[in-house]
Amino acid sequence: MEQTLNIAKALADGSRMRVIAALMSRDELCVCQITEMLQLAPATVSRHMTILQHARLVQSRKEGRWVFYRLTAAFPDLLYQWLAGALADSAEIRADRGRLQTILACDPDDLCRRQKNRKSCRKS
Amino acid sequence: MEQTLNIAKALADGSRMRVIAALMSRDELCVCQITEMLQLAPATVSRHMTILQHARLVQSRKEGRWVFYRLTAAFPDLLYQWLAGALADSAEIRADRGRLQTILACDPDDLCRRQKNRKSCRKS
DNA sequence: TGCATGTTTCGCTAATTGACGAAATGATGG
DNA sequence: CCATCATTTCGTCAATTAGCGAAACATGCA
Repeated sequence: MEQTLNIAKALADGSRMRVIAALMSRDELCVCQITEMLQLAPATVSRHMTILQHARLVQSRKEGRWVFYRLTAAFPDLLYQWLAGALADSAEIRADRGRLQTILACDPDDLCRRQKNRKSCRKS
Repeated sequence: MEQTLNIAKALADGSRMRVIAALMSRDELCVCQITEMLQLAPATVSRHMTILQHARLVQSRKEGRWVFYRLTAAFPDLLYQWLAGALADSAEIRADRGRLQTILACDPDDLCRRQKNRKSCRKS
């Protein structure tokens, strides 16, 4: 039960569920992009990603200074399908998807600079 | 997302996950039987069942002094299947199933008296 | 009606968890 | 090396939550 419970706990938070939903439509996201999407402190996002990773729902890949996260191949298929259906008509998730499109249009370099200037990147 | 999150939160607790697993093998259980299985105070069990009910995972039926709980018809099918598979080889869940067999062999009347005598019912 | 009994609600305490800032880590590029 | 920058770890605080006992509620029975 331990592992199943870890998965349920990992999903039992709005921010983490939004991340999972985002990774279901965009197969890879950088920490700074997730941070921008959630509008949380980087430290908080890092903590959330660690919890998701410990539940084996996501895995990380390092590229230079950036860390990219994606869903694991071990992501339970039936769970994935349930989430896909249950979150399909969620306004929040749809809004995130829209915002992600804008976020992904920015240079990662520019995007990450947002934390200093405290402003979002502008479209394209 | 709200409702999906409620479900995840409802499952994000060991006791509540054990109840769901139990209701997947025995389609109806009385509060006193669940209390016996979990070895928790009746007040605590009641609270857990309210949370599961609010997530629309279980529903209650009153019969005399007893309240029976069962999974709802609206229980998401894919979620059910994932849980069934994921919990199939859980030692704790199997142990609960074994203990339930003993519990269900008792008269509900006798069973509920356990709280006063502080002893379990003996087999058949 | 009055009592016994199963369940729920209430009030409280202890443990868990999400959030942040500051400092540590690790990699890039002068 | 040294400075910079993205990310993580650590320490702390506030909010949430599981647990219990006591009291309230509801049902069945004498």
